[in-house]
Amino acid sequence: MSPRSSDGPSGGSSRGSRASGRPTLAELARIAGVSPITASRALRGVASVDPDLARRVREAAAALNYVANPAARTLASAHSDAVAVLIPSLSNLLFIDTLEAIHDVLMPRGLEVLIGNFHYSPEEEEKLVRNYLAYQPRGILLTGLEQTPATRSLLKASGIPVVYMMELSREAGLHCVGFSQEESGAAVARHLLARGRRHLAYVAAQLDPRALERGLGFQRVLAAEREVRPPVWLSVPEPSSVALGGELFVRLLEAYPDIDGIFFCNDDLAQGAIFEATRRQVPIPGRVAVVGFNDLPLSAHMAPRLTSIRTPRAKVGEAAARRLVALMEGDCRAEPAIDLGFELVERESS
Amino acid sequence: MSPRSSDGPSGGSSRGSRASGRPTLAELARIAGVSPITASRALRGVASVDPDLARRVREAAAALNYVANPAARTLASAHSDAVAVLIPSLSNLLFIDTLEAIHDVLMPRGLEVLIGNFHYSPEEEEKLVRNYLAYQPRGILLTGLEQTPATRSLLKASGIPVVYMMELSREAGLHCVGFSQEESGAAVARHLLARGRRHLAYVAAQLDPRALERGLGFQRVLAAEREVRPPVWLSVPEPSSVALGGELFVRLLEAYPDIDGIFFCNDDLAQGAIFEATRRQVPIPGRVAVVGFNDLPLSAHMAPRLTSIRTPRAKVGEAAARRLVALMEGDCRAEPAIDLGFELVERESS
DNA sequence: TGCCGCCAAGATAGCGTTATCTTATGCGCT
DNA sequence: AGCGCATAAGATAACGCTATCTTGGCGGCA
Repeated sequence: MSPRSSDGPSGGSSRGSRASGRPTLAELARIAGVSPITASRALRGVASVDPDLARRVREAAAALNYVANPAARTLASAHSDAVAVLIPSLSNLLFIDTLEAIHDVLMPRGLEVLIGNFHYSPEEEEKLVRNYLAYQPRGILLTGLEQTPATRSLLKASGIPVVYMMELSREAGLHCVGFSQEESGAAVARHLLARGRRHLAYVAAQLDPRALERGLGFQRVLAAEREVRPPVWLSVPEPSSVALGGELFVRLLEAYPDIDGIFFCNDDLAQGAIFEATRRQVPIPGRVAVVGFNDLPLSAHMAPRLTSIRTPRAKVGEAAARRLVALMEGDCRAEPAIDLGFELVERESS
Repeated sequence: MSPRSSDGPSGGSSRGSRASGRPTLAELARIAGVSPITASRALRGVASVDPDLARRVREAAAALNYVANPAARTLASAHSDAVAVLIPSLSNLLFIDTLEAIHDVLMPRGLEVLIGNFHYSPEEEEKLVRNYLAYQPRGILLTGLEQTPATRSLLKASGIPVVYMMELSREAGLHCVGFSQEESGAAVARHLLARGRRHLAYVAAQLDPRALERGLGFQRVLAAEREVRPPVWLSVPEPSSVALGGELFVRLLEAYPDIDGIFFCNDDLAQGAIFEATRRQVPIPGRVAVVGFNDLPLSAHMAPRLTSIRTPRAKVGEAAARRLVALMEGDCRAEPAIDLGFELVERESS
């Protein structure tokens, strides 16, 4: 017998008197009149349990408001019901839309969503991956393809399904859901050229890998045109904001008075530029055309309405989560890369 | 001995061959040359461990990239390192700011943040609380004061610290961080009266408890004025959006042509109204004054700039998280209610 | 010099589940 | 009618950590 603890009147074990007060599987099983393992099987719906017993277990569970202890479950089964999602920023509306879609897919399936913010730093991402791996998640969703080698090998070693969001990889077997950032930049360039613009600029704040890709796509198309000079490239390290967009707009036009078309790396900057232009009575698109990226809700309502690239950010979250679920269930026949495309929404600002 | 498993060459136990590949505390302890329990104590910094042993343990942990298994830790200690945060909506920018501030306080302390979205439904909130309680969190952050009785008693029975955000309760001992929604509505009313407006309206979408409070505060102040009639109250069930704000603005002015001041329950609606007014050449504030709520980043940049109530949403998150940490550490001498106030930012739209 | 108390380190036994093995039960087949 | 096999339920032993109890060693005091 245990060296301590004669079974007291309360039947308590030696260990802190079950402070939680929640029923255990053993109690549930006793009430349902079955063994704990049968109760466990019944609740999980695994293996074949007599339908009558299963019903009794479910009824007892409902009566007791029984909820399994996830820690015990994870420890015993060597995997949790969590999915880790790493995003580079919480303050960027863009990722919130994605996050919400992910939630909507995963939570109804009883999966917990662990959110990590790596602030655009691959090193921080690595640290987060290391930590989340300790939770033995069922799957991981990552944003972008800029992982450190250590992150990649950690993930590979873990054997846990991973889906990459927002970019498309040419690497074989990498499950990714997104669209071509490079192509979207190219599309903007073609649009501005078609509108007769010849002196173009790319403006970005806190250049992340995807914004860079877009800028490169923009550049590529312009480089192919004989009578068009390469775009002015203005990029600052501060975080993006509406106010900053206005500032950069002014700074750019002062430095390069002949600019007649600007591609901002996101809508926040572009909106700020339009507000500032309105204030200074710079005609848009008369004097200069403005194009944003993301198509935030407000962009369609401004004056002038903002031309932008509509990104499928909610769809990315949904498709990535669905793919992850499929992988978790061992169902991975589908094409690894899912290209959700983008749409250039032409409005008054260009 | 165990009925199965002669200790094989790999030293493996019978159970699935340690698929995770991560080192256990026992391995770490062996390498550091101490007992597992000493390693555990050294890493947690509890009890007194010889500094030399502690150093050896830490070095071994670093060398192995050891990360403790949270499930085992939770199971053994009867509490996790998680904090549950329940918010009514993920798509509302407002709560994102709060959430980010919470993250910034809790994650550096090694606390995991579990996010639950209860979609403004107390029943769903109850379900989430029940589920999250199973995780044995160290603390819980709730939004608003509209819990079901069952939720309240679950929380009380759990003994886990709870902090309520966004509203102030007069209930004794309830830790809450926020500001007076009712007062903020009253402040808007006083502002519009001071500007000479006499025919006022309150416009809301998807009226949540806090928006209702604001409307009531608005009403209260107007009711106290002899020569002012009660405000027109326009409230629709659809979710709030910029486009809806424009629609409601038009609908309101058509039905009540003498309205000269509108308090929108949030900035999204107010922004939509201003855009629509600009489009229809309705002078603002000449024809009608517009006031929003939340002071979203864009409101300061529009034309006309939007008068709004600046809410301390990030500060609420930060203060609530800090208070929760204090409670978790048994330090609860402070005043339970923290009023962070609000600020009426007067701009061109009123 | 001997006894006691105190403190650091270790031994032990779970925490509440589930994986695995074992046992009982029944059924088809020869 | 007997045998083996499939199936369902239970017994057992972990999962990896920490709470608790136990032990050993040391210093202080009489």
